[in-house]
Amino acid sequence: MSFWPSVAVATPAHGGLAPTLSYRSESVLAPGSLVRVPLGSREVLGVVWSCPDTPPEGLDPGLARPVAAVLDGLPPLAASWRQLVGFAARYYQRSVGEIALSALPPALRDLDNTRLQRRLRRLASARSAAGAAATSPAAPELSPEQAQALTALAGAQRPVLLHGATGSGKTEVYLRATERALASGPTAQVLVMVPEINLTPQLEARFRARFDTAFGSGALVCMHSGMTPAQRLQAWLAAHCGQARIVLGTRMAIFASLPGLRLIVVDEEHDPSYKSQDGARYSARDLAVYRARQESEVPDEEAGGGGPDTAPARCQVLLGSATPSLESWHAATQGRYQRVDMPGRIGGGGLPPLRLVDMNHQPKGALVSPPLLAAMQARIARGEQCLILLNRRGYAPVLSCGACDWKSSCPHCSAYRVFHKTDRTLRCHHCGFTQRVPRACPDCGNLDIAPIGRGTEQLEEQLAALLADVRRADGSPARVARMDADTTRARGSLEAQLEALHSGEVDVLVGTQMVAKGHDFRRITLVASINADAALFAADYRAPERLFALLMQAAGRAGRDARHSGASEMWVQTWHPQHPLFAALARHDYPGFAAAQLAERQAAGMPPFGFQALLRADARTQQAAQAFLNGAAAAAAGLPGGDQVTLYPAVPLPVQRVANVERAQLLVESGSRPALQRFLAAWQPLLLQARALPQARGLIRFAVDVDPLSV
DNA sequence: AGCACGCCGACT
DNA sequence: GTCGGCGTGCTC
Repeated sequence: MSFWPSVAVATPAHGGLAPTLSYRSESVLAPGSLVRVPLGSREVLGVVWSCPDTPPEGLDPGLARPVAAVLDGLPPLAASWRQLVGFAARYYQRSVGEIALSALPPALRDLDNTRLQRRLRRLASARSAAGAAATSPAAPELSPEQAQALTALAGAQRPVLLHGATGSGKTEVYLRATERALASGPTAQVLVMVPEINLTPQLEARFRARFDTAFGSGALVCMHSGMTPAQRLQAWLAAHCGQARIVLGTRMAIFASLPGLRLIVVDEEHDPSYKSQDGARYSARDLAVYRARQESEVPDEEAGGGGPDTAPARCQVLLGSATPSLESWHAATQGRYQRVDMPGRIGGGGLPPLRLVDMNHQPKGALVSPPLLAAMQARIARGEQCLILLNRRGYAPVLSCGACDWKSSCPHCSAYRVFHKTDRTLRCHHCGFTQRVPRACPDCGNLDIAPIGRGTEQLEEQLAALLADVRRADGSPARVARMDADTTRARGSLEAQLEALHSGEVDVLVGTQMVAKGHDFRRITLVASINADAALFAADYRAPERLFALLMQAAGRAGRDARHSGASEMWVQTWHPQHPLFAALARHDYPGFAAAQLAERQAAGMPPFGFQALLRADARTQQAAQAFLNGAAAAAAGLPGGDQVTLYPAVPLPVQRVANVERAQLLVESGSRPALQRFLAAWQPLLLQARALPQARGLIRFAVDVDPLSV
């Protein structure tokens, strides 16, 4: 008897290929089994999606090639995992194979069966060794707010949105929620997600301190792109086989195989990093909500069927943030999510007051205004630290000739190359093209070429000069350091810089937004944002939301140490001090800010009141990109859902050309998510036809971005 | 996406 | 005379 397994393999979304490919097998294969199958001239890894005993319709049975091998010893991927992958594929307009295979560790592809068996045996023996059930180290006493949050979570049937001020002790809530979820059964698992790799080490340390004694160090694994292939394989196997009880990772971890999943924590849930910007453009936060609901719906065989309707969800999801995304906030106001507030800070300190500097009344050309400088000097003299934010790397965003109109344009992109003084280079932040700074203007030979605008390097330099005469409490000169993507690129340098800060070697830290995120700077009592105004009037309608989140988060860096918190300050230099965003910020009033933003969004039919998708095209010429998009738009007439969908004209991206590739996009909007989904599904095959148009010759690739973060 | 096949310029 | 450029097309 023959079977005809349909197998998901890593074929692209827009290849025009069937969603899964049918093969032949002499024995039945459980759905979720991992197999190796021939594909063209190579052999690839695949996931069995179904295994009918009749050949599929529309395929000549003689064409189906036999399955080459089954990876035995591995339990099949669970139905709930396949359902998650299937949903993500449908929702984000990709193939199941692409999602499924990108969720598996690449090392699994080229692992022969003997090595796999050896790894599985090692894993099994580690499990039995960790069975000793020691007591956990004493946890700190909960604040009333934390206790209340945990009580709410304990009975929650819906996603819980934990709106907690920076320093309110959200991490302790995550730890207790994890502890409780793990206690619910010997196979229970917890997924904890953070937006950035940088933030995993400190959270990992907190979780290890709490759980390693009781569960063994193998019970916690990390998943992020910074790990070696072997580490990723090991972590994936440990999670898949149930050995790992806690998985801590970045957005990719949302697709981890977790057969005992009982809790998903999404820390800093508003962070844009949860939205993937390449390949399948999924939102790990949104998928976390889907996954938790879906895990709760799967009938629980062990428990003998579903419990009463009032029982808490079997798998819960906890979204935490001091400044939730407007999507999540809106869901909470509608009652789809349950909101829990933790406004107070542990230790009772308040959030630092806001000092707005009206730059209209400051000396012209001053990067750091006199009152801010004076405040910094006073802090340094008292032995306290300052954090100064400027969201622009390098010395100056552009170099310009004083005699002709030469500017440091990138030859490959429609953007300027940034002047980096440290290594005397012009660097394109889009394509990476780097050259040494020319001694004279390349066009006219004039020696007077000057930087325009300011970046972190220049701020660091100027502050060092401005603070040269300032003495610290011990009489030594003040020290300024810089922390951005350039100074933390080398392995271990982030840790070294954080250590220098903690030990008090540094008085003033200059940095981009990366320093505002998550790091625990105990001795910083003054945080300042030098130039935040760009975001106030940006074309991107989400810019105010991001600015508010950044400034709130930055303010939270100040005075986490209760000894200093009373005297901490947040400074913002602006040309528009009357802007309502700052009024809300001064009150630390996220709810007020969110309400105002949501009212604007509702009036304009923007998310979360309307739903969007982008069709994006990369091509050799802008004309080809737009011809493809316009062809796709023309083909969309009369599609299902189309009467509820608006297509906008194709436009070039704000940075039109990157690495000699022209980019354009087309916005699709609808008041109905299901209508948008129906439309996109029906549109997909027509996109392949638009690609074949003669005017679209030169098209390199295209992609659909559902729920885009910037339009 | 890979990886083939296929048709035109600078080398042993 | 070949090696190799990447344009086009196929993969159960």
